[in-house]
Amino acid sequence: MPEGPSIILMKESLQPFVGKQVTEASGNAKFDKEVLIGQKLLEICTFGKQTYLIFEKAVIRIHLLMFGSYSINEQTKPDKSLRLGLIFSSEGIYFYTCSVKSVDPEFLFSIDWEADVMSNRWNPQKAEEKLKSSSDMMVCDALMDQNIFSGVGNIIKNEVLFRIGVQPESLLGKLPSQKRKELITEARNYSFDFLEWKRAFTLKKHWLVHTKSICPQCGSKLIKKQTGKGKRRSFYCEKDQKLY
DNA sequence: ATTTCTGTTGTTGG
DNA sequence: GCCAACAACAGAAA
Repeated sequence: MPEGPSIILMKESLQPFVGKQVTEASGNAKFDKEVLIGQKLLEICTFGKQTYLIFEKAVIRIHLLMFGSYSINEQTKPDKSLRLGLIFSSEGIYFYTCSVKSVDPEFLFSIDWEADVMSNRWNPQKAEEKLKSSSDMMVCDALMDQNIFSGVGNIIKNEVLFRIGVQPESLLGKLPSQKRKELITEARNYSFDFLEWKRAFTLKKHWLVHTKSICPQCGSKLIKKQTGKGKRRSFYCEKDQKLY
């Protein structure tokens, strides 16, 4: 489920619950769920891969991590291992295998919303400053850095780097400023393409390098390698992606 | 055909 | 600051 664009889709499907009151709360999440009962869901905010359910007197943070999932109005059986279930009169939402925490509402004010590539508050200039200040960082790590490109995950990373023709292990400091700009622009552009493809259930079809073995541009074999500090797998073409 | 193994759209805590 | 741990399930290997 979990890169930023997928979280936007989750938010969209949860939107009908905004304005409704919790009547029942269940699940093995380790916080006091009872306090939610009777509270109205005021708003849903997303920041990168995180989702904040804003209630009248509480804020719940949800992170799907790698394998998290959710469902809505589940007719079916006893929970497989429900982390959090919220019933609003007759309808409900259910979260599984994810991180769920109750956070201090004040915490929302400490978030750098301009770092979220999916947000209309996204600030490319700010991203540029952050990139400039860490010149010995590899581009693959930079894209995965949630303080710079909140919402970007491994798939987006690989596809963006192919789009702009940059080898994942390139150092930020060696990147020409034009390329640095493309990196920023495409991180956001690709994320929105991802969103629309995912919405249309055609995301995988559009992958050019991620999990692929042949370069769609020159036909040569793609390199698959764990790169950067994050040691996350990268797929790239040695001919079409330049190492700076 | 069926079972087992491998790897991962991510973060945290030690 | 780095690595191990954790999670569930699809696709690959056996």
